[in-house]
Amino acid sequence: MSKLGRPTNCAGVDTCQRLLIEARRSFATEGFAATTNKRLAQSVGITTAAIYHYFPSKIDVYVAVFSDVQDLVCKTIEASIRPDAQISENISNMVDSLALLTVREPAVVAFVMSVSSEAHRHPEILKAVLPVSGRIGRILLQMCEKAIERGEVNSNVSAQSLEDMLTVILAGLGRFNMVYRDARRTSELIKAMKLLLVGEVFRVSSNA
Amino acid sequence: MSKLGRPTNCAGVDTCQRLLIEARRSFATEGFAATTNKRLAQSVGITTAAIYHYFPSKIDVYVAVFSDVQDLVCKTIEASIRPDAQISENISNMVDSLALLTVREPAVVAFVMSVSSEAHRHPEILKAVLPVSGRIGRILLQMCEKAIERGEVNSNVSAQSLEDMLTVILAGLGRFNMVYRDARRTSELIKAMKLLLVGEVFRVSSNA
Amino acid sequence: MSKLGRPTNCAGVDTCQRLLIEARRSFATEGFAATTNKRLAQSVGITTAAIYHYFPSKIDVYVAVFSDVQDLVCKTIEASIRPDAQISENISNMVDSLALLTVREPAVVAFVMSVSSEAHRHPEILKAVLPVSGRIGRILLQMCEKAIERGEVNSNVSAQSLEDMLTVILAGLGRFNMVYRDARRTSELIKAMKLLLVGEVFRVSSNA
Amino acid sequence: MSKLGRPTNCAGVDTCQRLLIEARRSFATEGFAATTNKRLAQSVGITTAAIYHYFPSKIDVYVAVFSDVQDLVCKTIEASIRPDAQISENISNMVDSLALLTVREPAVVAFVMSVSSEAHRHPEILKAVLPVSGRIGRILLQMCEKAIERGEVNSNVSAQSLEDMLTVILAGLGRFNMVYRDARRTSELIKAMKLLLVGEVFRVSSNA
DNA sequence: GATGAATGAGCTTTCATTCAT
DNA sequence: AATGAATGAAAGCTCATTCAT
Repeated sequence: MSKLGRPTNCAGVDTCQRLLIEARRSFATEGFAATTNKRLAQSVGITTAAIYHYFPSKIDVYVAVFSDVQDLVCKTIEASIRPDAQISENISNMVDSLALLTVREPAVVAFVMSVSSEAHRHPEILKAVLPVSGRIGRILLQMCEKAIERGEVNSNVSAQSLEDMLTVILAGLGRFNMVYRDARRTSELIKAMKLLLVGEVFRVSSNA
Repeated sequence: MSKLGRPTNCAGVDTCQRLLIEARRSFATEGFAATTNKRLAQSVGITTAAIYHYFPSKIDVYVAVFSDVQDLVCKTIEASIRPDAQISENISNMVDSLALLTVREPAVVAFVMSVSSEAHRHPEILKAVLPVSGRIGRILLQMCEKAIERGEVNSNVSAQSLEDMLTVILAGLGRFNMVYRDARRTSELIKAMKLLLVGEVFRVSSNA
Repeated sequence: MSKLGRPTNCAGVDTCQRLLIEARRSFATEGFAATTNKRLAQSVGITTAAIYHYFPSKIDVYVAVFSDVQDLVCKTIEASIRPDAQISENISNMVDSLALLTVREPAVVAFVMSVSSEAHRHPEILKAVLPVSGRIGRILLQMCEKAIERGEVNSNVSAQSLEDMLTVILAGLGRFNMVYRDARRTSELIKAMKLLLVGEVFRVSSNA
Repeated sequence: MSKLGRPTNCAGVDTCQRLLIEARRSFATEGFAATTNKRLAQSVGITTAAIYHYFPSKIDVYVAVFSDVQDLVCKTIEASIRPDAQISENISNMVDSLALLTVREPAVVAFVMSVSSEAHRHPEILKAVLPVSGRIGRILLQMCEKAIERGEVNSNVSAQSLEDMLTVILAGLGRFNMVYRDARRTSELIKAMKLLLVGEVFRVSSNA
């Protein structure tokens, strides 16, 4: 339906930027369907018709936001890991970075969390988002493969499973942060999760 | 003036049940907003007006579904844990039970996963659902407290954090199951998650 | 569409009566359109379907109420006037009687006041009510004609105009009672109206 | 996907005015409830959605009409009375002006007459209309008070009662004009009413 | 005598979108 | 670059009415 991403030559750059920021926030918190052009326009201080000056349709606004957000998250993740570091250390840093991002840019994380269900609900989103999605997964998978090569991981666990495990934990944490917005509780939780990763949470009784 | 009114053939009793089942499925997969009375009615084989014979509003249909689903999930969880068993064993069983439930009744799990965001999006849902929610959390918390009393848990981890950790893992798994509907991948993932719980995934090198 | 008036052989006489009373009240205060079968039935303690046991349609309920009410008002008016009394005395008594009726049976007067506009709004009501309406007018006209015969009235005023004048005053008073439900204010007003009838309100200055 | 949106030919500016005129007429003759957005829009030559471009809800259309109409009636009344004239003369002129208005703008008078019952039927109308209502009453009351100061009125009649009396007569006349749309009959009636005001209708026999 | 289940029509309102200016 | 006026479609909901039981 469109050239992906932000329109290249938008003169009112400022307006366009504000539109994207507001759309990100609204798509993330209200959802795609509940985000109406009217409210979006009002928040930015323009009319609904003006939106169509920048994007050919509501879907295209969504896709543009998606590109921005994916970029940001990928960069955050990439900046938090070192190829030559141990995976447990990398995971620990990733969790911290993403937790920080959740605090600084709640809309970004919330948006990412919502993409999969929105894509399922609105086929046009799926179609538009599919070709550019999966970047985050690829980063994680690469990291897992390296760790396995280096023998840092139980050999019964495949790279795929390991990546899935990370996905589960990161997604679970993301969801948690959005549902309970409680900094102290979150930081305690993260401490516990790190203990879990190094196997120091449960003391299995010897007679088990 | 003459063809209106009740049709000659109308099944009768279980319409309400079919309505609830169909609503559960649709609320879970399409979301509250995208579930229209019309499609709902068509799926059940009635008209939109007939819905209002059973429920005073769309929100009330949602709340009724919520009650049913919460009941089912709570019973499933409760049936999978034994008060006197070790927590690691209980968690393991819970994960299996919920994975099974996801396969047998995908709509139930999907619905539960979606409640929090729907509640955030639609204040009326929040208002209606709040007073009866939190049952699952209480069950988990109780289990965690018992485990701590028995000394099965690292003393640096509070009951609250432990419960949050379980929430994160279960929610993450639930989400995973919904996004990637792949039985083999899921079963491998669950195996890996169980290894994680007993601290046997990562081999932290001693020189770290 | 129907045999006018109350159905002759309604077994649940009690229910039917309560239905008519409640309908009178609701038609009068809420209006025909805003009076729904559902609320009507609820007020009487039956289901909407049961209404159709007594009356073939909503319009027929209205017509039945109309018959009852017209009867009551006509009897009240007739009881308040004496053929051989002076018209000014008769008017005075009529005003008092109707004021009393307004207090005792507000719904009756309110209903009468609303008939004309309802008839205009709903052609079916007009059609059903027209043939039996006009009774009140005929009573007033007769009274006016007698007064003129007896020379009690300024000869520049026709019987028709006199009747219209009475209609205006009675309707205006009825409306007033319904809008401002204030007994003291009403009784003062009626006193003033009686003074008006005998020409003792305004003192026209002689130099006019 | 392509024929939607604004049509090529659309008149533009005065749509709102035409909407208000048509709404006034329909609210007055059909009533608020019976005036549907659809018919209203059709009369004006637009779609129902376009109404919401000008007013946020049906109630707001009503309130806008009310403002307009109240203005017009107040101006008409004020233009027909002179502060220094005798009250009987002012009343006479008022009656004539309003009768003329009824002929020229039947919808205006009909609307005014209906406001009180509509307000009673629809609480939202009451809430919206209350703060700006009562202007007409204040004008009448002021006139009555002045007349009493000047000694033009029987001292047994309070200003309030006098105002109520005028209200009754004017409302009764307004109603009459709407029910029987008959110019000749109305003009005769008005003549008779004027005689009534100067006490020249009934000849009370001295031996009574 | 009365109910429960159901209907078709219609209501107010919202939405994404269009297009002349 | 942006607006105001307008649209077709569709949503949630209500209503008078029907009919088997």
